[in-house]
Amino acid sequence: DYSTATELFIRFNSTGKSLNRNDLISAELAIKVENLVARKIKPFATKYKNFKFTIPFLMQCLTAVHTGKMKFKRPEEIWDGSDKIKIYNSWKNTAKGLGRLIKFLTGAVKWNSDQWIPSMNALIPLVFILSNHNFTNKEQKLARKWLLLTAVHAYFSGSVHSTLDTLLRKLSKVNGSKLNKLWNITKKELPKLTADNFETKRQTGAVMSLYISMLRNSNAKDWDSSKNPLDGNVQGHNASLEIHHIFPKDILLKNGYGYNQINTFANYAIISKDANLSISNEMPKTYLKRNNNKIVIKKKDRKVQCIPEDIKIWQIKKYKRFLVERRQLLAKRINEYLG
DNA sequence: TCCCTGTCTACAGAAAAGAC
DNA sequence: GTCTTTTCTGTAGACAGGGA
Repeated sequence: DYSTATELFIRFNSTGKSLNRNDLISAELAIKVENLVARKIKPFATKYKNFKFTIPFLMQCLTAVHTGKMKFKRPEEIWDGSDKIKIYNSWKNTAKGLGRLIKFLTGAVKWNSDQWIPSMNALIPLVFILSNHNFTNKEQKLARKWLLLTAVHAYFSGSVHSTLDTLLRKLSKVNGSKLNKLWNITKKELPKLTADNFETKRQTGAVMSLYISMLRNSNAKDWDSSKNPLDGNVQGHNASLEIHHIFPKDILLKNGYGYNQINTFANYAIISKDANLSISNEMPKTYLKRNNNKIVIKKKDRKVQCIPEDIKIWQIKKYKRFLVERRQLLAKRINEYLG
């Protein structure tokens, strides 16, 4: 009866973790199609070694593919009027879309693990498109641009469900290229990057993920004599990649600069631990031009990491000027990369 | 011995997710 | 669309591994 049901509800919700929307969708699905969640969806969460998915994320992808929408009055509405076979087919297409997504992320975007994904929500429209169409070469570049710009501009924050719902409903109506449609309806809010976008101090997140993608796509090489690629796949003694401060922290501190100026994206470069240790607290004015057994930084290597070529600003007195010029270079290079 | 990086922790603030 | 809650990230300072 109602009183028992209510009491159960209150006890569950007060003593344990309260159920959210995705738990309810999942529960509804488990009742509607037995074994799909347990035998297909849960194992898929750990199918790819470097890309772990959560069940709520997979449920949202399935919801998007199955209905072309994201907002519902009642969770059970998602599966209303669908038989088991139809839902199974939707999952099959979702899994196909996710597989293509991994290929896109590791191939075109050059993210070798999920650590670089700034927002999982941005992946949902891509899975929706990929569930019944694979990207052409040209589309891969547009999808990459869209994904990286949505991250930097924080397109998916706030009311994500409403945003996704609006996008999915519009995409569902399109017969031709859904990706072109996605770009056209969002491009106003995804302008080209400016130097201001690189004022961040964060070492992880949207801007770093974008920088990593650009570096790897440009075949960036390490700054030590090994000249290994900076793709994150080199293993071994001191091979791990580190965030190098182009102007050393120690010297900047001694010269009166605060942490806000020291830890800023324009002072970061990505190199191996080995190269970083070799440089230690040396000033860019000497090590950037060095070419000996240990450190070999050719003009090409500096260019990839957007280091301004004007030697005059590689000294402590010109640090602020260096930051301004590198931010401009970063914006220019990355806009070129995105196309 | 110096200084680079990382780790750890509590805390504050930023960003993302959720609620209305 | 706006406000609130949750989660994530950077900070400081001590310590460790490692190159010079």
